[in-house]
Amino acid sequence: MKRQRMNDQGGTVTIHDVARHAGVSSMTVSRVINKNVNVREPLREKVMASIKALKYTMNMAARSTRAGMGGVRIGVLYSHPSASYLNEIMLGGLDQAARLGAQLLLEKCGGLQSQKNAVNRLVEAGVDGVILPPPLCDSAPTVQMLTRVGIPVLALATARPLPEVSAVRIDDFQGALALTRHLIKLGHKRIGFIKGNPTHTPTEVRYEGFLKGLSEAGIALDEALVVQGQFTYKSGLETGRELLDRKDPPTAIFASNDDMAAGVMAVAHGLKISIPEQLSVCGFDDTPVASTIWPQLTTVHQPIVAMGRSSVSTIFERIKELKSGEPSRPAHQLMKFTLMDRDSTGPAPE
Amino acid sequence: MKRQRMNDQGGTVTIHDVARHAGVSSMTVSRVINKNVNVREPLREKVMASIKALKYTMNMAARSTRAGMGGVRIGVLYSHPSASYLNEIMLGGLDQAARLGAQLLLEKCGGLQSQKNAVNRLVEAGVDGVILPPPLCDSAPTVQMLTRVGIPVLALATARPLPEVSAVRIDDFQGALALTRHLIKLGHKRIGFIKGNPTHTPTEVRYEGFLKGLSEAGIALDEALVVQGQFTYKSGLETGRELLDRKDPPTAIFASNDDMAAGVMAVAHGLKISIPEQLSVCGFDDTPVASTIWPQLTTVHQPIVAMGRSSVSTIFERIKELKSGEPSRPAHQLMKFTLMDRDSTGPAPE
DNA sequence: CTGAAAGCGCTTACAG
DNA sequence: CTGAAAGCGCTTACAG
Repeated sequence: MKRQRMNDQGGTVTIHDVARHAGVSSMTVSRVINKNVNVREPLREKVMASIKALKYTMNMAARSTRAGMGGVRIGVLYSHPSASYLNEIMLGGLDQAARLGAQLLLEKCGGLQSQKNAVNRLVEAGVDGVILPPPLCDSAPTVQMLTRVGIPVLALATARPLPEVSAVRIDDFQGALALTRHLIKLGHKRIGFIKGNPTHTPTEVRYEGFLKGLSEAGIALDEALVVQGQFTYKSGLETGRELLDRKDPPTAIFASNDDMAAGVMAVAHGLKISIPEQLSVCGFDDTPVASTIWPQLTTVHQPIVAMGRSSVSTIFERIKELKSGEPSRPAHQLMKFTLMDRDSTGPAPE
Repeated sequence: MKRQRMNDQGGTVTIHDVARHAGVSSMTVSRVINKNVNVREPLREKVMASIKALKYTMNMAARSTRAGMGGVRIGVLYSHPSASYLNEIMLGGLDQAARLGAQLLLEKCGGLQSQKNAVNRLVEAGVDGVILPPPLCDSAPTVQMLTRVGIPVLALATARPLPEVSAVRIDDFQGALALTRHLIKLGHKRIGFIKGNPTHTPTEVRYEGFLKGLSEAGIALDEALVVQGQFTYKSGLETGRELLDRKDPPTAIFASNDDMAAGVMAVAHGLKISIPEQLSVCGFDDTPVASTIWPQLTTVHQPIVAMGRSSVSTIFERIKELKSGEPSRPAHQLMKFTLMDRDSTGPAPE
């Protein structure tokens, strides 16, 4: 009913209750909690036992006051991400923020002027750092505006990380390569490719991975099967129709993200082309739509929840270093992707 | 660059800096900040001036320690909402949480067992209250699990609020009625209706609004044009095809939410039926997909961001009352909806 | 490696 | 109506 358990007096269980229970000083408890090395094993164990017995949980607010890390505020600024993508980020991000006692502020923006306003709002709100999910992770103006006022930035899921900006991402090239190999192994030779929005860095990198997959299998690129999408459902609809209306349609379509793949599948449904018997479709990202649509989509899974979590802790560390005047460098973290082999891909038709 | 501005010593501006600047005690500053009545106008003005001059902002973490309101934690538990819907909720909710110095915890779940686990995780994490976005807002088991352990619940966007549970919502009946009137005014008489998931409360209520619209215009209900959807894109695809494959298809389709409307439009595209010339389509909710798809969707706008904000402050008040032992009753708030007349609806064809 | 003291920024409870 | 004192739960900095 209350967050912290009650002690004998009916109050919240504090570090001091634990100390009394374990027969040590509060400082020792504090050290144990903070995984400080300077505590001998027997003491540490006693303290851990008392923590369990009393069901102690730390009061983050109290820690914040003293630690100077007082209420770190981290902004999450987004423009037009995949909605579900953002949810997953927040799922991991909020969890990590709660652990660290940090506040997350969501801010939305559109065009360039709107980006400026949003940055100003964040600065006014006093954020100590900002996470930029795609596509804003690749917006040079936004990164610069923030950097110029001394706010550290983290680019989430950019495909071309900058050395001077922290980043958390997967290897888009290897992901696209793995997907292409998968299609080729299924016997597909005429593979359509739908590129994403040209201003997003994953667009080119995923395409490069696709090209690599073709060339290593000795398949010549048919440029007529490469079409320009925008990462949107609508562009999937349009380019899907373009590809499928051909007299010699491809047997497989690699859409650079799930939303476009969903658009392709809608067109195929409309044309009564059965998936995967007559056409294989794959996407990229493994957003919830991938397992919502029918048949479920073969795609590359980005560990988005974990990436959200990691983004928060990475930028938190950076903020801490900056505040305490320690030397601090942007951090770069590469996460593992997974090829999700589901029902939208199958052997190439005869 | 730092959240709080610097004082002369280069430290953070505190209540004491303001007090010194204004020539009063820190207590008076505290009273002004907290809008306590017991401060005379001249003093209050002096303090307000100093706050502005020094750009003071309160350290929420510090307040929390002493105020007993220590780090209120509010859970947001969701299962399968529209992803973008959830984003909007978080947009408003996080903003309000930051103002109040509360932590928001996002938790995701699926089936009933998974709901139990999620509730346990939230209880373990020590939440003081839980917001339930749709469809969980109508899950009796979840509400009960929470209520039983004494955690106050807020049902967000339920169509049938319970007296014993707080709620923030719009009037789904009036919304559906407004949309139906709109279609009828455009000359439509054969209107298809796609119901939503039967376990969600808005499903029936929106249908009732639709029926009311027909009856007040003296149009007889053609039950063959009422089909059962699930609020999913996929069900929009299926029911849309069902409706449009008829020899006497409707001239307008009222889908109970935007996702299903998007599905209907995809089918129409596939069938080369032009919207709105040959077919009018409308949705409900005005999630981002409504203005992303083409043509843009006529729908009922729920002020979701504001509802997220309101949910947080409403449950926060409730938590505060409960903690301080004040008498407390569930609060109910009705928000205004807006009919968004966009490009997916037009005059009925001859 | 362990602990006693002082303090983080704010508020409660007590005086005037 | 205003203020001086004590304390929230934790950590920093200083001793041993």
